[in-house]
Amino acid sequence: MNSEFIIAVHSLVLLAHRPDGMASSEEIASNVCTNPVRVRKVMSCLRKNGFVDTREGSGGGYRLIREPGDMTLADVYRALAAGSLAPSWCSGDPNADCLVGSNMGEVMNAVFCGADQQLETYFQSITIGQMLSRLTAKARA
Amino acid sequence: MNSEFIIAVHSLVLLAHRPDGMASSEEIASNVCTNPVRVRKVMSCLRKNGFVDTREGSGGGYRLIREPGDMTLADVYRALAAGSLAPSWCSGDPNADCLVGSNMGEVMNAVFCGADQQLETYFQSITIGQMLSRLTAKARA
DNA sequence: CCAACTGTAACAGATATTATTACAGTAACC
DNA sequence: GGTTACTGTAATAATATCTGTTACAGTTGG
Repeated sequence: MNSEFIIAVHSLVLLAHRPDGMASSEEIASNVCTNPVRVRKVMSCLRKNGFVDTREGSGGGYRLIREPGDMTLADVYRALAAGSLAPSWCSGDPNADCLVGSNMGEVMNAVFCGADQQLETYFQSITIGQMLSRLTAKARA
Repeated sequence: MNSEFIIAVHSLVLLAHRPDGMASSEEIASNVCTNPVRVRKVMSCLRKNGFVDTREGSGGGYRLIREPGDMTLADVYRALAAGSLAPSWCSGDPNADCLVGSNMGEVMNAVFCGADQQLETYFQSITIGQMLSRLTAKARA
């Protein structure tokens, strides 16, 4: 799994937690524990996918433009981590003179596609708003 | 995802395809397209988990000792890739003075645990025998 | 104009993955 | 008993991926 997914989710939850729904890349980076450049790269992708709005220039930053309760982790997953389940490595060789070796790559691929969908279904059941609720629940405990 | 999982599944399917259920690490490696040492490492783990039997010495190799129809990908996943979903990287800092930053690591972890279980459930529905069937189906097509 | 931002690219450093080499141990077979 | 063909495992090297850093152009508010 891509760790950009984690950064994206964390950032969105942080924005949802802010009263005005805004934060700069530096603020986010400090909260996430990474560097601003990485955050900007991820946020840039979130902007292209309609999660946030960007304001460049002084006093700028990112602003959440979707309802926390309407954004699911599946939306985020699709935006920047879909298909990341299968390893880059692939077994077998299509030109092999063996039933198993020659077709395993394709069959394994189908298995991972299914797994990816399964994951997406699971992520669909968790919203950014719920993540925030879980955090506050932890904090109260 | 761990690519050893792929090697393990491929190897088990290959063994299941052999009339006598046997193959050496070199034969398997050549079919999988990797090196024998890597195969031996994976098979060593499969042996410890009761999937195969090992015969050292001349004419030796690995032999399947479970029914292909009874082994699911979930069994293999548990044996050598469980928990591999979450990235090594973890966001936030437990000591942060922020509701979000301080608890995100734990909450995210819970999310990935759930995802892992979801995956396992999916893999439970696919047996090594079915994988072999899919391969023969592809070959006939 | 200046200060505080985002957007990117290019590079460096760290970590993880895969392959290779080496060698001890074991079993069949002559 | 020696030779051959295997497994088991450690150590190392090569490669790829991931993460952090630096640099700088573009944008906007004051």
